[in-house]
Amino acid sequence: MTIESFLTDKFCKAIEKLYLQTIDINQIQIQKTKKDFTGDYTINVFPFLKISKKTPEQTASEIGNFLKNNLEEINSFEVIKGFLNLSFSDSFWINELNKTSEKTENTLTDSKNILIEYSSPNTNKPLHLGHIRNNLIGHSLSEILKATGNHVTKVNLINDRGIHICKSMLAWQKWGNGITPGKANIKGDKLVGDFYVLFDKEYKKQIAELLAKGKTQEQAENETVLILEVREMLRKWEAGDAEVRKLWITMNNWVYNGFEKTYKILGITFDKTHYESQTYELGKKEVYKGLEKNVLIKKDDNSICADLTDDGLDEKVLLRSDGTSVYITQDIGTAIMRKNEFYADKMIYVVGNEQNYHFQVLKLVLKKLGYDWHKNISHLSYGMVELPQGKMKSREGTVVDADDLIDEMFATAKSISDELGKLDGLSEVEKTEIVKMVGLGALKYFILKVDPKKNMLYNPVESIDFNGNTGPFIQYTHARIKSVLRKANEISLNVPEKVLENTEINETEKSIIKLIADFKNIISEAATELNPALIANYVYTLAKEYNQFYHDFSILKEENTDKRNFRLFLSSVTAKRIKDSMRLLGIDVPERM
RNA sequence: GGUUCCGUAGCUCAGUUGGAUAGAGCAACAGCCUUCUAAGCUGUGGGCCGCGCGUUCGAAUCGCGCCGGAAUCACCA
Repeated sequence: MTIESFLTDKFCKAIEKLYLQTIDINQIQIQKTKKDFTGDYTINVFPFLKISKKTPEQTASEIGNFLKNNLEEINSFEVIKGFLNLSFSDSFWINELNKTSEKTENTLTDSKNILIEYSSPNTNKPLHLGHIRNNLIGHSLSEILKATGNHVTKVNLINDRGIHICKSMLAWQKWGNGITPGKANIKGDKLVGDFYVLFDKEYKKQIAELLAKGKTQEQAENETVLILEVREMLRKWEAGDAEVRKLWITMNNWVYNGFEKTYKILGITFDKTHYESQTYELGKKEVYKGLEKNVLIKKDDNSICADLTDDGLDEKVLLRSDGTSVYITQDIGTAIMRKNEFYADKMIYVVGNEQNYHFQVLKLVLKKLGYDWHKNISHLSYGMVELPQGKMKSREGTVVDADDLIDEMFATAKSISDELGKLDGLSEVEKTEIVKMVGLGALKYFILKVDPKKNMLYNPVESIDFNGNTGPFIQYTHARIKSVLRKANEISLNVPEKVLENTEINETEKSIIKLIADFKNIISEAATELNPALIANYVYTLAKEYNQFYHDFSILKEENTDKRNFRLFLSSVTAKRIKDSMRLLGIDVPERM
């Protein structure tokens, strides 16, 4: 039971006793008391004045007195206007801290079968900062949902077919001279991406030529040699042409090898990988079935559409007039395949907010096709990462490349470490490990601390900070605590498993305990809201509070044994909380830094 | 133009089931290392919470209308 529900219950009973009336527990607003006031929890008595028929102050005082007299946990209270500020006893809080040693600490409640899709790259270009955000959110959410007891399956859906991939392939055929990632000594995704850009460059040239000959923009775009060739290539691909398929497999594998390296360094993993090329045919079948059931319509030009006008949307094409599939066709197939394969209670798609409309349509189409479970699909629509000059555009070269950014983080972490001399005396292997941990910590925290739903800004000139509200700050706090605990061990001071309830504690220590006791609430909130930023904000607050404590009070030199034991225990639990929180964000914490 | 989302300190972000005096970090300035890691701690300045009207005892938070920005409205993915 949480402290809040405990208080709600007692408050209800107090009202019943005092005013002989029952109330709806939803009327009770409990919140943590603000820092400027004395108290731990605050209850607003305004809603109950009609029942008490007294002033706010009188009502709050009466209830406060009742609670204080009837609950040993409550020590004192203060009334300011309609606010009843309740203070719990120190021993209550120490007891809360002691509970962290108990096994029941990790009791989990949810047990849904959740499938989460994230990453979902195209195989025609390397990963950039936007993909990093996607991957980090997906990974973190998976961890958070697991932490609340769910069974989670992490799935990557690779967009491995379509005209955009043919563009890279065609460019390679024409101008590649048989180059491979090995010969060029670059990552495969980079090489393929270069050819994609090259195609676009040459394509634009040809458009310009046609425009000069007096064609309209639309004509020019559709009549260049390149676009005709690439469409022919796509047609061959769909027809299973051996040569095209072979090149397709080769180039896609180059890309996968490149992605693999980036995923590995970021610590991103999947339980299952799906490929669009393997699901679009199932999607097609479903569309035909829908046509037979008369829930879809066939237009005069033979294209098949869903009429969504009743839901306030337009008609949506599901199969082209030539019978080939569009993007949403495979998503229909994929969803159905997943539902059948994983018996998912819930399917979460971590996909950018630019696809909000797509998911609205997808759900409605599945509904039309008779799949009741369409309501178990949720689109975690995350915001774009923008640059000071606006959106990243791969064709204009304004993308922040994932690998480059990661390397930059490592370099910065290294130069700061060298400058501070913090890692002197460690082996090169250890140094490298810590530098990578800190560099990644900075990057991951920078991204995850922002509400996923919101667009965020990355300024390459300012880059990512290592001081203040940052990953390294939190990692540093962990390393600091570990350092104290090592020193304690050296002088044979053991961290106790529990501490005495009557130990005298100060306000800073109490604040830390309150944060520690709040951990579970935060995790379940993050799980329901699908929001890792809540964990990030939590762990930052905890680290900040601990640093103040660390600065203001001595641990090892405290002469009172009970206090010293308490502080050692508090430090140890804080380190554990920091580590656990950061793990939920996919961030490792070092023992020293 | 329709739909959806966003607008909080110079900058990046918290805070929203309506509650007390709106918080952090960065940047600026001023302090704190003979004492457990200064990637730290303390302090100063900085705000018509986009604008207006409404609902309410009470609005950054809810409603309506403006203004500004983004995404989307493809037989692209």
